[in-house]
Amino acid sequence: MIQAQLQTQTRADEAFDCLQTAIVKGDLAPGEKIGEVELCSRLNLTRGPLREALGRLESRGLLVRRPHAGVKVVSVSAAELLELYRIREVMEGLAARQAAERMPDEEIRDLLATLDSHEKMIEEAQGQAYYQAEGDYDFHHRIATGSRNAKLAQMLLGDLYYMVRMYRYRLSTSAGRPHMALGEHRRIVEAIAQRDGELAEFLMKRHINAARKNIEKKIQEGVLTI
Amino acid sequence: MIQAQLQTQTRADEAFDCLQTAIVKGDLAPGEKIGEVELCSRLNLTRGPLREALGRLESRGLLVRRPHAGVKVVSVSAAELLELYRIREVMEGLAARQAAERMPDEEIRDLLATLDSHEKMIEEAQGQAYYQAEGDYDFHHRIATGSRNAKLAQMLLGDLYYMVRMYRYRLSTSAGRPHMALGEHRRIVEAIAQRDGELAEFLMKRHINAARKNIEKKIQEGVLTI
DNA sequence: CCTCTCACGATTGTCAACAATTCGACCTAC
DNA sequence: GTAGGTCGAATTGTTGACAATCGTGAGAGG
Repeated sequence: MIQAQLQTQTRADEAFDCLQTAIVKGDLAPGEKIGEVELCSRLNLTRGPLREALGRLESRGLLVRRPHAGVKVVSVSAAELLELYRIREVMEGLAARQAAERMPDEEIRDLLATLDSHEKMIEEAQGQAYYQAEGDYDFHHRIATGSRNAKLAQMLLGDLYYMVRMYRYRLSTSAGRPHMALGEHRRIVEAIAQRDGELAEFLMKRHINAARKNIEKKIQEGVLTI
Repeated sequence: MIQAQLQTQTRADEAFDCLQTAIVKGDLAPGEKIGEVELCSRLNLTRGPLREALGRLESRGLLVRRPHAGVKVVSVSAAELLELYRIREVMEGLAARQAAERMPDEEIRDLLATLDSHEKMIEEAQGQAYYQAEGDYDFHHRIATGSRNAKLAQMLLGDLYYMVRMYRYRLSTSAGRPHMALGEHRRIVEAIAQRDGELAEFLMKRHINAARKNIEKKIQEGVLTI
């Protein structure tokens, strides 16, 4: 069944996913110029589908492309990372509010259970940053889809998160605010469970704002240089 | 000079722009299935660049594509249009706030002058909806770029506005709130000129919220059926 | 010694043909 | 008469070769 799903996926889609994760994980360094033929041999396909994938990646802002000059991975400054968090603040605030209005009870229960398991994992793994980052990603992912706003979810999941994760991987998952973030997550979900959209939006905005300030502080301290 | 600009533009870009405007203007009806070979003959190019353009359009959400089944123009419901306005509310609110912090004085003066000329145009043309829509588009465009937030501007100008304009054209430019919107625009710019980001954000959010409610009302009245 | 020009190489953009898959129509069976 | 299956054609996905363009290096001139 899952094979059929993969089978219907075209090779351009495959290349798109592969390159996207490669960029996010940092396997392709930002600013790195990549040749098409080299990628073709590495991904086992020809330049037709590859160019289609490159076009889609460019459209999403992960690549920059100059005609006849080649494509290179987008290189973003620290200032731009902070700008991304400003956008996240308002968009995820909206997502939280709409999730409070529309998220089914079952999904909320699931989300709470996931928070519990994440909490256990983190306590057992003693601040294993990986689980924290993964849990954080999962949480925001669910809120976005829970908003039942298709375009909003698409913009968050398809555009912003990939760029944010790109930095996350590079900065070794920022690794700040160990389980403080989890408490904030829990309160946001509680507000959603109580169908208090205004509160959920406020808490989410504050949550992301805190994360942004944390990054800002680290940059000023010189810990993070991008 | 502009020729050189066009010359460096590749044929895929050309096709992309052409199709985008065609979709926005409604020349390609939503839900319409389009064949690749027909488009090729109409745009005078081969399927290689065309497919690249189609991929980019799909990535932006203007087309939906099922493998081996062809592409069709996205068809959106009235509910989804309202969701777009919810997103615009928070994102353009942020844009207004950041514009108040960063927009150069010269740009603000220019914007004010543009508002004046638009006001004259509208009074002379007695509610020619075209100028109103054009002026509205211009206004929001300038605020987005004025925010000096590259990603925010990209998302607004590259994603949301095209979808909104798609509806605008179809609904004969909604044609509501004749120069009431212009007054709201002026007050927003005044807040930006006074560098009052909080007020600018509030006014912008209210402005878009009013537009959304106006559309919502018309839909309920049955004037607009999408 | 520096700078400008020109040509070469490499890479990208484009094209036309081949293979794979889906949609529709027709036919058969119940 | 309807439901199911099968076959064919049209459309999409993919491939490899051709043409256009840019970056780089060498060479000549100042």
